[in-house]
Amino acid sequence: MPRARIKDPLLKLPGYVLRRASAAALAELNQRLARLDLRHADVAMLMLIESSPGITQSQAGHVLAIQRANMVPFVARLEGRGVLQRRQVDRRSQALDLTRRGRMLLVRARRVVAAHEAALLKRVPDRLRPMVLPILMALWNRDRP
Amino acid sequence: MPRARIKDPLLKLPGYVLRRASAAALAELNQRLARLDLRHADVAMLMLIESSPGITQSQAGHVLAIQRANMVPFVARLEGRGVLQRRQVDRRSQALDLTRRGRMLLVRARRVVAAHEAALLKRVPDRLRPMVLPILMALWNRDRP
DNA sequence: TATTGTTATACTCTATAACTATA
DNA sequence: TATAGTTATAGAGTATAACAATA
Repeated sequence: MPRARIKDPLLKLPGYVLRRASAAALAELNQRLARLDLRHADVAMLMLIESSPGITQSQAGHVLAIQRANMVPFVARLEGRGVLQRRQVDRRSQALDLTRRGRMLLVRARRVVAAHEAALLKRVPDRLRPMVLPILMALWNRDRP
Repeated sequence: MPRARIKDPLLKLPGYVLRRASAAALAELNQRLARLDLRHADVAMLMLIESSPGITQSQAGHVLAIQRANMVPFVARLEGRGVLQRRQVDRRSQALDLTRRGRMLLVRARRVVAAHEAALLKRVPDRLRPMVLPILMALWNRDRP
């Protein structure tokens, strides 16, 4: 039982609340995904490959904001698990595709993600809900650095 | 120059966009703070101590969601830098206060944060701007786990 | 010359377990 | 018995530099 309530002066800062909201949501999603032995980044990768079969490793890294160097062990882990396979497109590029196992796993993962996203949105009052995605996209501002 | 545009299937997911927006904003803030040799968490700590002088180390960790074990080197670094000081409140609790140097640094840091927050909000269309904080607070949902 | 994948490495952040000394 | 601080350690995630092979 907390003794004295402490005022948090950071709650007025959208940037701070953005970070805390993101961290909380991410932790929650990872917990939900744990029973599939997946992390949020794994599912993002699977969804991207399903959407763009044959996408190259570097293209995928670019979309997901994962650097080339970090893609190597990441992709290797998923390949070693048998959920994706690499295919030589030319002699330096690797095309990525889901395996049957990957597609089956993605079906289950997508349900978990959908439940998570629904839970997130449900916290927002009905009136504000349509503004969630537009506001987050605007805050992201992924063009201008 | 990108060859073929790749559709990102994750852009419809608030949770994903939340994460990307947070990561981008955080990187930007840390860049802005670099000239003061500060990280975002440092400023959060300074602002919290200024708001609640004498807050204990464990209370601060609780508010900032930093675990006790991780508070130790964190606080030690700031203390070693002379921006905060620890004071024994009883024989197990440490009260934290800003030093003069800490207060002076915070004045400058606050300006950087304010510029950052303003830049964030400016990306959001006027009509949506008043909903930013309410929506982020709702998404955070810091009560229910 | 620029790009792709790769290796190696380092740094930050976060998480866990165990210990001590206090309240 | 629960709490505050500490130590040690491990794991993510991310960042940089350099290299080979190829477009």
